[in-house]
Amino acid sequence: MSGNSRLCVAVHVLTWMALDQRDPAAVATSQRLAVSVNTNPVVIRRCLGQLREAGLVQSRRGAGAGWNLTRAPEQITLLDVHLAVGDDEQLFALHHSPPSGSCPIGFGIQPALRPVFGRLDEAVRRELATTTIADMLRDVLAQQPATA
Amino acid sequence: MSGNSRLCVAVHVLTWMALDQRDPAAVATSQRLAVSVNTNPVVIRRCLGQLREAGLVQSRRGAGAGWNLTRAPEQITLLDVHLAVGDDEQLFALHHSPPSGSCPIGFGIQPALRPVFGRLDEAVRRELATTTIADMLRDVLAQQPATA
DNA sequence: CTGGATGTAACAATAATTGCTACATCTAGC
DNA sequence: GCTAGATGTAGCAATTATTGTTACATCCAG
Repeated sequence: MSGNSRLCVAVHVLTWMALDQRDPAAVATSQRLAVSVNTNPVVIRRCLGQLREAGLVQSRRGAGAGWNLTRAPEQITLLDVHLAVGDDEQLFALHHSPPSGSCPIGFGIQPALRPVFGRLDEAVRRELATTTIADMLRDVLAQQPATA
Repeated sequence: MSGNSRLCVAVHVLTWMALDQRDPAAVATSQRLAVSVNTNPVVIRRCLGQLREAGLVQSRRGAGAGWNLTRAPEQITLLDVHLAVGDDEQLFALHHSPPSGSCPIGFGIQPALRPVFGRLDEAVRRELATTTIADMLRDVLAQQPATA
């Protein structure tokens, strides 16, 4: 394992829902999503819970319930997803235990590094904002093998 | 703990060495560096070992030994450091277990996601390349309290 | 030859992520 | 109302990465 796969799973789920909702009779459940993602339904519900808190999806409870996108796929960027799944911690961590304040470098390194790391985070956010779930759905469908 | 702090520690160490080597008589040892970073000398040696493999520093063994930069601080970018410390794995991970190949989304999501994640990595690398150890040293020294 | 440094293996502690079970809760439809 | 079927969520185990630490082999200036 290396980093986390929350963004990957969330994008998978949203793209799946974007395709699924083209059929008005279709119902997106955590069970069906779990089969596509190849994981446990609870993992999907955890993920969808975060997306719901961010306002990207809605859930209905009770029998025959399921999930819906609250916006058009064109209006959901990967930055929205990224922020929703709480990957918003800094990309690179500072020191675990604070460096020596009595050394010039130890004293100034964190304040000097912070804006650099901030620019890195911003670069990632800028890039994430350029892709939407609609883009993802188009690219995913373009991967399909010829049905001949 | 969240991500790793290897880049932070490596930049700290290199910036320290850049300042230290202004005094020709100074010797950079893992012990002295560990005090500034506030960690164990072995952690520093591990870090310096990666920087040496990347050709950024040299080590001398034996008594009175220590470490040297192999280039001017102006010629070491944070991208060099990033690559040296092996943080080069993808920023965001793909699925742990491969998604369902019999679902259109499961089939195409990884190929569609890969170039997106590649662009993210590239955005980070581009940003990292804009800062050098010399920049860091200047900014660190600018943080010092007035010596009045 | 010896002191002092690097080089490195091995291990413990901590934390994050993921997958899983179990169960409470809700509601459409009978 | 009841019930089937779904969400909501607590809690735990397994895996992994990171960091810190001890211990010891190795090297070399003096």
